[in-house]
Amino acid sequence: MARAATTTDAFNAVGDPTRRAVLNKLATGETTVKALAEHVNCPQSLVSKHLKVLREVELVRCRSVGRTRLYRIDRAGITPLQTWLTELTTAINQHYDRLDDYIQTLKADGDAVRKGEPR
Amino acid sequence: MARAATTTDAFNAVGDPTRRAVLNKLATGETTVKALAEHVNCPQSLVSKHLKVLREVELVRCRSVGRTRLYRIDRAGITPLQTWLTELTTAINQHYDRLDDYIQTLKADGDAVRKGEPR
DNA sequence: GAATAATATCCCCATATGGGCATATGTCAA
DNA sequence: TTGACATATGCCCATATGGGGATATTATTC
Repeated sequence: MARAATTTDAFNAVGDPTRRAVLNKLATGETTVKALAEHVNCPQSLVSKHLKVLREVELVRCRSVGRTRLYRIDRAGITPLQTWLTELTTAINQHYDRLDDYIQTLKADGDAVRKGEPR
Repeated sequence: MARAATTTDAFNAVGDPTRRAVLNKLATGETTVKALAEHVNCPQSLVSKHLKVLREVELVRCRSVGRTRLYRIDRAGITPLQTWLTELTTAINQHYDRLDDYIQTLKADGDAVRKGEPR
């Protein structure tokens, strides 16, 4: 075995900074590949690749207009992300106390100092 | 250049399915490495590595108890994820019409049928 | 049809990294 | 001190994949 193939889910797709930048740009409206490339400041061919990944994960969609392709956000693909995050935080709030974080921080600091651990 | 090093941000950390599983489990409370390994069904050594990644990104924290280590969620690390997602969807809602998705779907389907494209 | 523009692909490279395995490190109990 | 248990690390491998450059593909215009 080796590194697992992960580019098949939205979470991994969003893991790449460049792709997040692309999404941020697209969030402001339909855009051209060229425009995206300029905005993200990287070669067009690379942007096309990132767009392909985003398409496969359905975070993005596109339509042809002349010899141009207008890319846009596909809301459907974003839902899973929101859902997971929401459920995660819900579970957390349900199982962790409010003061927990604060207490843990103090505790961790104290321990670190006492034992000379790096923080 | 080559593949960019990305394991330095929470987004990438969450990109891995196993790590998400670990987070899901931890969301229900402090847990032992061993327990996590059993829950996620993968070797302890691997879980330790994933935990290390999650720690570096501050999605997780731990404290020693005897010869055991209790891992817990670190809420602070989750905030960036929520923030980005929220801002993204906010921007989208601000720039995309409600009917857009529906219209685009119809359009895409029609075009595909017309041109014999795969969908 | 030829030339040009916009994208997508293909090929190649470098490396990050998920996973497996053995071992080191640390802690507690007898 | 020795032994057992819990974790973390180091080493190695296989591969996914980000990035670069050139080329194929498709559409537009003259």
